[in-house]
Amino acid sequence: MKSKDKVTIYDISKKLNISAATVSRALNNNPKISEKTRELVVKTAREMNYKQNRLAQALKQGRTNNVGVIVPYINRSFFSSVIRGIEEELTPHGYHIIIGQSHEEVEIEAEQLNALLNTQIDGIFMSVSKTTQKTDHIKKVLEEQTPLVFFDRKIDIPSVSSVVLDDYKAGYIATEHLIKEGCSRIAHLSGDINLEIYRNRFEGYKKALKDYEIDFNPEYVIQVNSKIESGMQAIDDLWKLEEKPDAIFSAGDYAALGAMQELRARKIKIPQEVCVVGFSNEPFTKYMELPITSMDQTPLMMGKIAAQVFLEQVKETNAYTVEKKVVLPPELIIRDSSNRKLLKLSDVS
Amino acid sequence: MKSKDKVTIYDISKKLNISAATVSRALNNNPKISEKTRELVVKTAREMNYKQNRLAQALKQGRTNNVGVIVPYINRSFFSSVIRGIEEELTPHGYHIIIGQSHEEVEIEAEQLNALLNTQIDGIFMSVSKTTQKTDHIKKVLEEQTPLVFFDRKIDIPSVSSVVLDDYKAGYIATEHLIKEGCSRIAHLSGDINLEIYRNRFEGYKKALKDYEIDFNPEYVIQVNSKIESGMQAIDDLWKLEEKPDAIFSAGDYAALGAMQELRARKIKIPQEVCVVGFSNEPFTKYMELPITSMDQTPLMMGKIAAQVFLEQVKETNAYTVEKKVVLPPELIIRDSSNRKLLKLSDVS
DNA sequence: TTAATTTAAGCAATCGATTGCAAAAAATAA
DNA sequence: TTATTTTTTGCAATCGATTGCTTAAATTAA
Repeated sequence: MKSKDKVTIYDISKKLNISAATVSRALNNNPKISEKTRELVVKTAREMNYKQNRLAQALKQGRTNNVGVIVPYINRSFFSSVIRGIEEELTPHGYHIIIGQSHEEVEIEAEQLNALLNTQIDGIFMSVSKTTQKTDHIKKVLEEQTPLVFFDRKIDIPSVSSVVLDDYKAGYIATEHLIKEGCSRIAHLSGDINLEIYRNRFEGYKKALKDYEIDFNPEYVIQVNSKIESGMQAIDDLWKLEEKPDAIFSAGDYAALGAMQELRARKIKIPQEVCVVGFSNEPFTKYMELPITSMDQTPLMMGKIAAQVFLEQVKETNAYTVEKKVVLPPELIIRDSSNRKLLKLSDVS
Repeated sequence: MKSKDKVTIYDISKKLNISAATVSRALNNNPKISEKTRELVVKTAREMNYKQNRLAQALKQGRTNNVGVIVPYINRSFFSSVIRGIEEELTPHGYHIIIGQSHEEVEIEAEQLNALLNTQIDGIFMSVSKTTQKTDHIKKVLEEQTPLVFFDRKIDIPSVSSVVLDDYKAGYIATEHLIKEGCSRIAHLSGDINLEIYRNRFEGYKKALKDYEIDFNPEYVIQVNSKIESGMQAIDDLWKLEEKPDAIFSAGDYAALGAMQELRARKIKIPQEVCVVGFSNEPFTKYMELPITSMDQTPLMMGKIAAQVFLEQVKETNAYTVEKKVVLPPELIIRDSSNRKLLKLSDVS
C-alpha cells in the first residue's frame, strides 16, 4: 500500500527537457507559454497519466478547496439534506466537503472543529450542538481567519454569517393555523430552550395566541426531546389537566408522532378532537396513514444558500468580513393531522 | 480573508533559538530529544497557539488521513447511516471523511472519484450507482494503489474488498416469512436488475418459493424504482391478473409503501388479505400506523465494518492486497403489515 | 586530565507545485 | 548587420513539516 509511483511535473519536465516551471505554467494556461509547448506539455501529461497533487498545490497556495461541515448527526434527514445542498452548490466550484458529527456534545464539537482547522480547510459550516453554551472554541475559528457560516442552529457572534429559518414566524404560522382550524386550547411541545430555534418557535406561538386573544397557559407548555417517547409522555401529562388541549403544536416531528400515537391509544380522534402540527417535515410525516402537518425548513435550500454566503465571503478578498444573516421563510405543509376542512369536504373514508 | 499569520515550527524555533528539526522532533515525541527541551517546546507551542499544518505533513509523509466516501445520495437514511458508521470507526484513528454524491450517474461518479484521487485521500469507500456498468474509472483507483472498499452495492473486481448484505438470504428470509404467514401467491417488486443486490434478492425469493414447492410465476414480478408511485403502479398491474397475489415482497421500502397505499385505497385489508414486506427498514416503516415489516441492513454496522476492513488493509504495510469480502446477515423486522399471528392474539382495535 | 562513548541538536534535502525575477531566444526595428 | 523590444523559458525560493546524516555537547570510562 505504499510507493505510489506518482507522476509529477518533474517527470514531465525531464521527459521533455524543459523546466518544471514551464510545465506548471503550461498546465495552468499561463499566457507566457507558447501555444506549441503548452500543447506538447498537455499532451505528454495526458500520456503519462499525470495527476496534479492538490496537496502540494494547496500548501503553496494556502487554500485546500476543502470545507468542513459540522452537524450533530449526519443521518438525520434535515442535516443530511442541508449537506446535500451545500455539496451541490460547492462542487461546481471545485470544493470538497469534509464532514464531522458533534453527537450533540460540545466537547466533541470543539475537537472536530480543531481537527478541521488543522486540515487547513477553507471554511466551516456548522449547526451547533444542544450543549453548546460557551463559544470559546468557535471564536478560535475566527481568530484563524477561517470563514464560518452557521446554519439552522446559530450562536450570535458579531461578524459571523448565518442562514436560519424564521422560527419565530414558523411558530406563529403553525399556531395561527391551529387557531383557524378552530382550536383554542393549544399545547406546545417545546424543544431544548437552550437553543435559539426553540425559543423562537415558542415566542412565535405565544405571539399568535396573543394576537388572537387567547390566554397563554403555561401548563400547556411541555419540554420534550426528539424522541417519540417524550411526545407520548407529554400527552400523558397534558391529559391530567382539568382542561385538556384541543391542539398540539410540537417543535419536533418525533414528539408530534409520539403524541399522535398516544392520542390514538386513548381513542382521541385526530383531527376532529385534537389537531396536531409537527416541525421539520421529516419524510415519515408525509407517509403516515394519517399524514402529519409539519413545518418544512427547506433544508436543501438552506444548504445552498449557506454555500452561496460562503462563496461570497471568500470572493471578497481583502474586504472586511461582511456579516450576512439570511432568514428563510418556513413553509407549513398542511396535512390530515390538522386539516378539519378537508375532512368535511371529502368525508369518504 | 487572507494572510492567516499562522504559527509554524520555524516561529517556535526562532523564539527558542533552536532548529526547526528539534521542534518537530519534540512535538512528535522523538526519543532523541531531551525531556527538558521537549517540555519547553511543547509549552511554547501551546503559548504561541501553534497548530500543525497537516497539509505540509501530508505532503511529506504521503498520507493525508483523509478518506473519501462516494454514495448515490447522502440524504438517504441508509447511506447517511453507513457514513455515520464509517465516521465513528475512523475518527478515533485520526481520519477525516470527505463525501461525494454520484446522483446515480456513472459520469459524476467517475468525476468524484477522480477529484478524490487528486486530493490524495488514503482510501475510498463507495457504493456504486445504478448506472455503473463499466469499471474503467474504478480500476484507475486500483492503479493508483489506493485502497478501495465497496459497501452494499459492489462490483466484482479481483483484489477489492467489500462489505455487503447477504441479499440472497434476505430475499429468502422475507419470502419464507410470508409463506409461513400462510401466503402462497407472493409477488415481488424488484429493483433495478442491473444491480447485484436486487438480482440476489430476487434469486433468494425464487429459491424460497422452490424450497416450499410454490410455483414461480413470472407475472408476479414487477420492476419498480424507489418511488412510492411505482409501488402503486405495481399493484395496479398486479390486480389486473386473474389470480391476485396474497403477499408483496418489495425490494424497497418506498415501493412497499406505495403498494400499501394503493391496497388500502382498494379496501384490501393488510395483513388479513395481503401481507407486505419491504426492504431497508427506513425510519418511516416503523412509525406508520400500520408499521411495515422490513429487512434491516444494519447500515451502522456495515459502515463500521467497512472502516475496519480499510484499517486492516492499510496496516498490512508491504503485504499484497488482501481481498476481504464481508457478508452481513440481514435482519427481518416483523411488524404489523405481515403479522397475522399478532393480529389474532391481540385483536383489540 | 584525556579519550571513548552516549546523547542531544543541527544541517540540509525532500515532498510537488507555484511564481517573481532574470536570462535566453525570437521577433522587430534601425 | 546590429540594436532594441517582445516572447519564452529557466533559476531558485517558497509553502511547512519531516528525517538521514553529521556535528556538538554531555556523560562516562580510562
